[in-house]
Amino acid sequence: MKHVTIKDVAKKLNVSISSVSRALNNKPDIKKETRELILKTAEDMGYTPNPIAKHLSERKSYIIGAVVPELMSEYFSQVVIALQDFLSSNGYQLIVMHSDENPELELKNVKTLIRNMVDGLIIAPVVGNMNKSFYLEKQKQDFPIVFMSRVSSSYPASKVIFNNTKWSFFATEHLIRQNYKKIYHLSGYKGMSVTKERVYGFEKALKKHKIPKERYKIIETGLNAEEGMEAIEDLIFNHDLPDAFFCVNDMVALGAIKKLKENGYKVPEDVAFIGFTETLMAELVTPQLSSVKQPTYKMAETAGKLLLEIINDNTTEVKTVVLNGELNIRNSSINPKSNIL
Amino acid sequence: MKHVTIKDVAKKLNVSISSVSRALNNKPDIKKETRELILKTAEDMGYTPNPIAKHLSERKSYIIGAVVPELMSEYFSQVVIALQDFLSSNGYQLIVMHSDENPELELKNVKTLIRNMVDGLIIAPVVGNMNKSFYLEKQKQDFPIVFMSRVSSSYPASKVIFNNTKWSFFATEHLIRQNYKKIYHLSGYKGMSVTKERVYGFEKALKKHKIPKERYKIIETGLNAEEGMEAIEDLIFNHDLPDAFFCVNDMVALGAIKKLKENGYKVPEDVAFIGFTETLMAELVTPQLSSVKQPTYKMAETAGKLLLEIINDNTTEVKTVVLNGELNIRNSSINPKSNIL
DNA sequence: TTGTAGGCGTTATCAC
DNA sequence: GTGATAACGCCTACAA
Repeated sequence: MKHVTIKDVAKKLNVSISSVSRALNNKPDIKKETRELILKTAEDMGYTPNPIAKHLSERKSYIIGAVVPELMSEYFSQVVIALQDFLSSNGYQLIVMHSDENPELELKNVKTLIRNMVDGLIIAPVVGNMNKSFYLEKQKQDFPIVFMSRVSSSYPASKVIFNNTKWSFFATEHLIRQNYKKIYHLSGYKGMSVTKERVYGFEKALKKHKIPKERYKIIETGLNAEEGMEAIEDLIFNHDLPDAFFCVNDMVALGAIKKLKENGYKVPEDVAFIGFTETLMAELVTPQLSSVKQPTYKMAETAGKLLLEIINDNTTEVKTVVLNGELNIRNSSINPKSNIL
Repeated sequence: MKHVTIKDVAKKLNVSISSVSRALNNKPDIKKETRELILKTAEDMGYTPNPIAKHLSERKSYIIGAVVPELMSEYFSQVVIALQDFLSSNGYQLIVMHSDENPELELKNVKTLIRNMVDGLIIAPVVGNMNKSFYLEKQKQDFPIVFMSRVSSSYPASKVIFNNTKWSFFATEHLIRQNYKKIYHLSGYKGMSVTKERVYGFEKALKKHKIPKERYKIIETGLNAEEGMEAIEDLIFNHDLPDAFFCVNDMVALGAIKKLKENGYKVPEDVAFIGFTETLMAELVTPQLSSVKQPTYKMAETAGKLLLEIINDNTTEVKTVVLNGELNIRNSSINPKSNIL
């Protein structure tokens, strides 16, 4: 029942505590035989180190704090779970808090985490990254922070982000190549860096293929299915439906598709769709939803690695990792009228 | 930068460390004025307690371990996130591991967690609860364990479970009342307690309404969409389709629906569906999927509460909490041919 | 009511 | 090579 400590091992062998500690930590200044004897008896006695004591002694909590905007979506919940996984297999623990897209709550959470002596922070900031100045201050004080996902490539801090522009370009170009003539983009919140980047990729593809202004539109939405539905309602009301949509995420796409179906439209015959940040749902709906898959595990693992590097190697070097995804074409964006095979 | 400690506060006020400790912990044996003075200066100096030192001194890690069978599904990822949330707002942390439905891995994880000195465990065991004897042993040693979700109501330990029988009964009865004549159940793995309970509720409803054996069937499946699809393939091949399915979960239902649609069947006109353990998807697919909603936050919160009670009050009383859900009827199980309004 | 001293389990800095 | 000993920050008898 009671945990055996190095003291117990020391007593049993009539050696000092320090020798046991040395043996256990593979320190050089100890005789081979004593080390092996100590290791063996420690093993036999069922000794396991007490992490808390270690942490106190090392003045490290081995706890990482993470703040994400929300935890309802498949994306962030998977990222967080992956982060847990990565950190715990590296001897760290994770405390997650979510800011509910609210900058004040985000700041409060970050402060709580710092108060709880986390060794570092991983942050996916809310729309607009409102707490920038606080973070810059902390970074200046050499507090380890890594940003994730919701931050632009120019942001002056270590970060891991997704190449939104590139993949939004590909997604849009795919629609163009499918011969869709009028393409609308349901964009998410204007203030979000990811929105800006995806809009940029969208426009870049249109420009490349010389699509005139009358043939595309960017419509600001939220990030949930309801907001996809609302956008469609408006467009139907205004008799302004395109023949293809590129959506900021799968939820918005699915909401939009649902509303169109309810109104008697067919997907992709009447209106085609491509989503983003692929969810499990993409393959289960009819028609299957084309989407851009983002690597959740990779995102978490990279952010974790960057942070642990900062913590352990005491680097101040700012590193930016840009992740790639994959474009998964499914039936929702295949033009039956197109000649392309 | 450097954290201020009780020592610093004590030095500043020329009082002893113990007085500061007493004041901070609202102990009785201290003069009001000194307490207030101490509290005020501590506040002013920006003192925050070092949890690690506290934990070491109290011989408690304030860490809870959780082992769940998987983390890919919406259900368990939400439960785990809710657990995190509940525990951290009660001063505890959570380490989650998943067993991938593998009993050996489950045991290994549990042992790892115990070695890391968690104060207690929350376990959703794999199919068949293969590590029962190990857990019973631990419980006998007064190690705090609470079970969750994957365990039968007779299991001799504190637990929080869902009333599968009851809600499977309701789901089935709903199909019967919709005048569906032939009803099949895609059941999940036979060995799972939840499967058994849901099968029991299914049969109970059939019995109550005197449905003869020829008009129902129980088909063992897995828990994923693929397995729902496979089941349907077999049934189509054997020309053995019922007019309604009750499925062990939404994923199986969605897979099955997809396969049926691909083969030209209409839902619910040709075949009706009701799922279980409702997911976000239920409202987004066409037709919307009827399902039984299970409370994820409540499940986590209750399990957390039970465990903290055991840890803090040193109760040995075995408590079982049975949670209820709600039956959400949507279009996938509304019989257009039925006369019921 | 307050202070002293020892302990929680480790690590690390000294001597020897 | 090895063993005392202090320190990490906090709690708690016990003594004053």
